[in-house]
Amino acid sequence: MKAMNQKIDNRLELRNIRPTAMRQLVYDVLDKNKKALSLYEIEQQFEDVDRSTIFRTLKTFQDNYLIHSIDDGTGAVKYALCDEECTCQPDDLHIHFLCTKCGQTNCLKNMPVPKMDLPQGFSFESANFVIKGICSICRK
Amino acid sequence: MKAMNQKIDNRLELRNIRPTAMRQLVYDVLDKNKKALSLYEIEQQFEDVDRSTIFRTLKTFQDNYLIHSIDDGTGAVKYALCDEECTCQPDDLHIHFLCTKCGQTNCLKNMPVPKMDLPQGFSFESANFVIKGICSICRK
DNA sequence: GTAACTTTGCAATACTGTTGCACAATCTTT
DNA sequence: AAAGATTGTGCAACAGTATTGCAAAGTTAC
Ligand SMILES: [Mn+2]
Ligand SMILES: [Mn+2]
Ligand SMILES: [Zn+2]
Ligand SMILES: [Zn+2]
Repeated sequence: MKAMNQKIDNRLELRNIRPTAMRQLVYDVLDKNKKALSLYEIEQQFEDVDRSTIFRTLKTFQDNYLIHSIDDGTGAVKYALCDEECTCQPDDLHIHFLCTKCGQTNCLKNMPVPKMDLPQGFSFESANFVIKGICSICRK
Repeated sequence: MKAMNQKIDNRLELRNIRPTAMRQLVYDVLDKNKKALSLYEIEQQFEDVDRSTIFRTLKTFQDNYLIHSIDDGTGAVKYALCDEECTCQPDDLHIHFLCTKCGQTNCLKNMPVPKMDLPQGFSFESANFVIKGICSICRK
């Protein structure tokens, strides 16, 4: 237990985020679930934590590149941990997969968002590439 | 005027949509603006039309492949006319571009969504690929 | 220990999307 | 043309998600 908290604290401090109890808990939830979670889903995993606190925790995490957000079209933005070296730059972008059966959204971290040649005069800043279909678990 | 209404009526009837006054108007707005529009933006272009009527009009249009929807991450879904031959199948999917300066979302109809090899066990149904950056107008 | 700063909880609000229901319009049948 | 069936529209209410103001609690710096 101590070791795990130590590990979480390190991850937070590497991103210049003060490791409060709340933040440790939210980080832990995102770490244990191996998929992207919405604010509501995170809230469900606690007994008595205020939504706005989680909301601001996620905002802090995102501002410091500890997590990234995914808009998968379900209406709720989802969040997932970034890799250790991630700075949420174009090269860090990857495709996400939304299963239309179970509703889970997963990072496809080994599938980078392909670089496209934009029409003349357009410049690239960022991208959101979500593929919808049936995931390997639901497929079985 | 008559000619235009005739053209609109044809487009609607080709999709098995009865051409009511409301539907002609909404189609016309989508046709004249050369970009994707949100429900709210469409509502703004009328004096006294109910939002739920526009909402249901858009739903009818989308159910019949007259328009497609884009979730560009701004919080509001946007809608744009489909091409005449479109059936909103994987081959009809194209990339969309959201300008972070002017907020406009455009169809890049000559940029199909690239087909990606998914991990074992995943199947493809649909995709949403939105690129964010500066558009050619704002770039000038 | 006190002051300054940060984090949290609560409540209220904004924004977008969606539905129930009654009335109006249109179509179908006689 | 009238009656009945179907479809479309307007209004109001509601649902779901995101966001903010403010005061209290906690933490850090001096
Ligand atoms: Mn991801
Ligand atoms: Mn489009
Ligand atoms: Zn699944
Ligand atoms: Zn622009």
